[in-house]
Amino acid sequence: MSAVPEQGPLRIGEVAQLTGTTPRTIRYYEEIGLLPAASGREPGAHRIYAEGDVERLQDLLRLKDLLGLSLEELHDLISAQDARAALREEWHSGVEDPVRRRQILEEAVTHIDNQLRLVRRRRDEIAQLEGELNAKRRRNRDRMRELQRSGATG
Amino acid sequence: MSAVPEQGPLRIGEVAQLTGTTPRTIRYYEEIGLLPAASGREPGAHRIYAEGDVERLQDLLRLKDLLGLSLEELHDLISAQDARAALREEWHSGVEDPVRRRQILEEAVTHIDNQLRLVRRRRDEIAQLEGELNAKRRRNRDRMRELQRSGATG
DNA sequence: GTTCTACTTAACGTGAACGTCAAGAACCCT
DNA sequence: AGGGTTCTTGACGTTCACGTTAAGTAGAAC
Repeated sequence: MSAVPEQGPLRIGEVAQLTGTTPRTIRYYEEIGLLPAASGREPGAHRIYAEGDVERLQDLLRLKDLLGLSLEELHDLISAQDARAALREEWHSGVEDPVRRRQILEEAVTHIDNQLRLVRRRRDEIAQLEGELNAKRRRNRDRMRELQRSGATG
Repeated sequence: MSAVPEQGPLRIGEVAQLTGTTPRTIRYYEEIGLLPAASGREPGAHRIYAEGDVERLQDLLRLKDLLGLSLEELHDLISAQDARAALREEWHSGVEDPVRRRQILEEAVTHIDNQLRLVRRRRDEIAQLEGELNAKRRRNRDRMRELQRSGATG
């Protein structure tokens, strides 16, 4: 089904490589509550991750980078990271109540919409900047052509 | 001609307000060579700025923010800030040699193209992210509709 | 010419986001 | 079961991008 090789359980170093970060960063994110702290882990035991964790971390890093968010802002944005994880859990464990399922989906959509708002704003800001740079470029090229023209006569 | 009120010579505090930064930041940028250090200034004398300086600073801040550049990267990007200032100077002081003028313009265009490359890349990354978020959103909405449908029969 | 405010330099301080040891324990392999 | 690699926690260090404070000066306003 999936094109990426499912590697099953991963350790922190592999996750770091896959996401282009470092173990320290991952631990730090967990420390500040940006990443969940697998609840059943014995103290001193290795952290273990699944493919899904990698994707979520990649999403986080991308949001942080592309939106220029601080870790705190990022935390606010994806807030209820734990709550959301719980929701996903609840969803996948197959709650039967369709009303509840609908609630979960609505939460998720709201959440996505929050991100979309920020992304669209950024998109517009970038577009604005691009437009101005293109204008500058055109002005200069016009001047160059002007030079060419007046120079050709002399 | 211009819609903005030409205020003539500005002091650091005003420039800071106009650009939404602080005097400290402006001095810091000057310190690290990101902003030019008006050469004829007596030690201890106030820094003075023109409207053009404000715009250039705004451009810098925008590039930094929207592209997520460090001050060093920003420095590299607009490198030869001094050189460029000199070019502008030379241009406005009315050098006659059209070949020289053309050189100056070509430099400027190259420079703008460098910025455009980065901006476009960013634009694409943002677009990619936006696309994925929209896809996620659609998936969830589909699931909600699915719920609706199956729920309406029970 | 004083007065008041915004500026000057210099220096030290700060928060964010990790980096970098060190000592030891967990895991994988054979 | 032993050995090598990778991890664990804890603590301290570092870099970036300024903030803050202090002591004094410049410049605008009266």
